[in-house]
Amino acid sequence: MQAAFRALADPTRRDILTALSTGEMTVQQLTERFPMTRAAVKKHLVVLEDGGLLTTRRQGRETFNKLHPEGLKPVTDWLNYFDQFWDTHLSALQSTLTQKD
Amino acid sequence: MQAAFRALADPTRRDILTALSTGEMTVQQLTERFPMTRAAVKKHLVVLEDGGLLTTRRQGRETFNKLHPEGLKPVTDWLNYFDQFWDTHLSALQSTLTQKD
DNA sequence: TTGACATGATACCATTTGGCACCCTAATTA
DNA sequence: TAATTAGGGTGCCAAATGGTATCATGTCAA
Repeated sequence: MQAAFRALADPTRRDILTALSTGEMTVQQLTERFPMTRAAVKKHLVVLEDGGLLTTRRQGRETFNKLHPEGLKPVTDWLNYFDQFWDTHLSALQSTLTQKD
Repeated sequence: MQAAFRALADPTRRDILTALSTGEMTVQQLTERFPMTRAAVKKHLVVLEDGGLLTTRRQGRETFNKLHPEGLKPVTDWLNYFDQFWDTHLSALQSTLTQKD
């Protein structure tokens, strides 16, 4: 879980995940979309893979990087624990609004 | 949003949020629960506050730190975008399981 | 008023992080 | 076969990060 949270902490890595949501891409294709070198993009990809957020598939000399949304589950699970406090607050807000009617 | 993601990237800070889910606590009370100095805890609290994940209230010489779950919304919103890919996968899995019946 | 307590702020240190330059290997293709 | 193309890997660097130690300030209690 720590690896996933860490991977999501960088804005470039979140953008990479968004880009991959449209389909798998090679390192080269991703590099064309970001203002940095291929080596830098590659490093981000390694971090994302460590976090279980993407999988790679080698085909010839190309490596396709594919979104692995299941890797987000530990993150959402952790966050969902706090929904109860958010929901309570929402309920209180709704009560307030209702009382105004 | 970046500040919130960054705040969540550190395990100690996530533990602090969990601790605060039981109620607001002073810096001193939090320090007693973590193996580090008060200054270190304080730094984490500043990062969490920057991320909008907690609010502070000064009362006399004590500062109460309170969970601010609404600050998690930008994070969950961003993650929810990926639910469609996760859900698609789940649907496919469910179809597979159903076919087995 | 004085001493103890809770906190804030800062300086300093070791490690991690994001990025680039560079070199090497493998695969494609003229 | 030779040249080009896609990647992987490493070393280096500046900046950010997590921690500690230390000093200063405000508050409570005797």
